[in-house]
Amino acid sequence: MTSDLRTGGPLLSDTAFLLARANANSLTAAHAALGEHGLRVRSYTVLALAVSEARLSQRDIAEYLRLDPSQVVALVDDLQQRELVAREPDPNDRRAKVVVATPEGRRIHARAEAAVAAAESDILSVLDPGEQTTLRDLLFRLAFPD
Amino acid sequence: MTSDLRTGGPLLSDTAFLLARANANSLTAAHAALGEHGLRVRSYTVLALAVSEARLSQRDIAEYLRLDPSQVVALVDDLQQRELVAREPDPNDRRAKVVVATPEGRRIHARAEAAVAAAESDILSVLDPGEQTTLRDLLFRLAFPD
DNA sequence: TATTGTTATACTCTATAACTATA
DNA sequence: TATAGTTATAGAGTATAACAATA
Repeated sequence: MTSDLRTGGPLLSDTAFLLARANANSLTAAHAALGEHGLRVRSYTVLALAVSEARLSQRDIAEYLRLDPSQVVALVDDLQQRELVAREPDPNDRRAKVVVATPEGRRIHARAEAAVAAAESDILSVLDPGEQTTLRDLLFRLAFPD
Repeated sequence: MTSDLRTGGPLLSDTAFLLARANANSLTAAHAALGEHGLRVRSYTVLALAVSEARLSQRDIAEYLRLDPSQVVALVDDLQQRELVAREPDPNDRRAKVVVATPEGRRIHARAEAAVAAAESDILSVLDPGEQTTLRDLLFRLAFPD
């Protein structure tokens, strides 16, 4: 770049722009870390919810990940074909299907989680530990503003 | 959702996930604000750079916005057809094209910028002014880690 | 009537490779 | 040899509407 735009350049006072660019950096690192585990960010997050004890329906997953329910169908289809998750009937609502991880899904997730954590740690290393905690708190409030 | 996942739910300690979700909220608000101005987030940011005094080439814009140069071609094509920006030759490098806003481009940008600022202010209203400043500082360092 | 999962469709975004003209 | 812009293409992500089964 001709001049150094990092001091006073356009859009730099725009939090939304900084958020988008920081997220792009984060996504690139996460995809690189997940590639060798056969996952993408989307499928990794769905798998992570399936591993949790929350027993979420596809609708819950869609809301939590801010995805359209029809996208969750495709993501779960893929993970189910690879036998990493299963659809279980919800005894309280016969319309709903609870997405749970298989033992193999848990194994893949454990390895992928470690890789993602390492990549995230690397990305966040430009901040000291206290700043990392502050950032997580502030982002949580923007992520779940209700 | 069945239980309240906001306390101790899966992925909540994952800064990358919170960053992605906060960014999704921000993008939705920005798109809603830009719609009536005939812009999307991508075209708005390119227009904002064209309005600035930096006289950036398409390559500069690609780097700044973390886009592939071929995407910038399409974005500038669109803005140029609508006569909001023009491609000017760079006297120092005959390969490069500087992207500059037209007077109409500046007018559209000014209105769009106000709408985006209002939407951003709304999104950030869950944080107090000092927290907003802190967040911007931390995100800047993640956005431009060099 | 409203909601869950599903299918289908169209559109936007992303990633890659190749080409040309200039450096 | 390398870089700026361009074209082409395929794949991933997003948004919307409609439908059957169930609440």
